[in-house]
Amino acid sequence: MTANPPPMIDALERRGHRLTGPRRRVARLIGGRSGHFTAAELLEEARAADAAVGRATVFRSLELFAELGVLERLDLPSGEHAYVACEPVHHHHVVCSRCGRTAEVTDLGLQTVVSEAERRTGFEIEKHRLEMYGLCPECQL
Amino acid sequence: MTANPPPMIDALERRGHRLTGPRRRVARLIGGRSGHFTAAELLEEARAADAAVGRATVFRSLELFAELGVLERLDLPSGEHAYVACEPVHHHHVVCSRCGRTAEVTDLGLQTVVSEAERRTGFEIEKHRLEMYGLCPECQL
DNA sequence: CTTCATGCAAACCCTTTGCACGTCG
DNA sequence: CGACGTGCAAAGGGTTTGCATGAAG
Repeated sequence: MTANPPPMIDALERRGHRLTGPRRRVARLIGGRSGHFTAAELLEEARAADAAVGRATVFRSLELFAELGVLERLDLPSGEHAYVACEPVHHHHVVCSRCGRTAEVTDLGLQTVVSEAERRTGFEIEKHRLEMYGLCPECQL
Repeated sequence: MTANPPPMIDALERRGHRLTGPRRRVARLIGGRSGHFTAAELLEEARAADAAVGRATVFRSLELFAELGVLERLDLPSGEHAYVACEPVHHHHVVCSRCGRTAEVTDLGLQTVVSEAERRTGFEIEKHRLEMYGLCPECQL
């Protein structure tokens, strides 16, 4: 296959953003995660890993990555905000309510559902967001 | 038809919560709304309507109503938290991105979509949440 | 009367901002 | 070198809490 530049780093380059040390560190930390995480967790982890990054920079990087489509902000049922790394295409998340692991799914046939909602309500639907919560394969054991 | 006790008040009684003045006022204010609203808006409106309720009580009431299933907390795409009054059954919301009006829809055939997601990811999905955003009939004009 | 709810203010997040300094390209 | 990014600390907004008072059942 082709060489594999880390997706976040790659996204920064492609869109003309500077490849700075702090951004690399944030990207690396995110890459090391399997599930969702909060800004606070990331900050804490950075501190612990001797990869300290200023609070403001963490928030700014998360925002930037989200804009670039390589990170998504989730709203957990608890009301907390969390982030997950993801592919920059339309998709939905399945989130494990026990361990936080996530999976992405696309093309589930949701278009039918959305059209049906339009028909019934008269709204012209522009965007939607589907989040599913449950137990991942491991946590079912 | 049958007499129509305001749904929030009714929900309080049925579950053994006290029917207090402040709760009635919050319920009345919510009832007077057509779309979603934030806690801050409600507080402001209460103040303006001489139906003042303490900040803490507003938050506590919103939380309680949400628990009772007659109110739902939404996460707008902007990241803001908002609430909408709703029926205590499983459903989804369609939110107007211009005026904030909302509509509820049920049984859109989402079960198929969820099953498909389970099949593909191996997760055991327990809950899901679908929110749709677009223009309501009036705002399309 | 007893238990539950209220109100206030302070405490607590979490997130954003202003600004001087550092650094990528 | 010049624009862009960083870090700090302070500001800001939203939400929660402790506690004494007040009302509901």
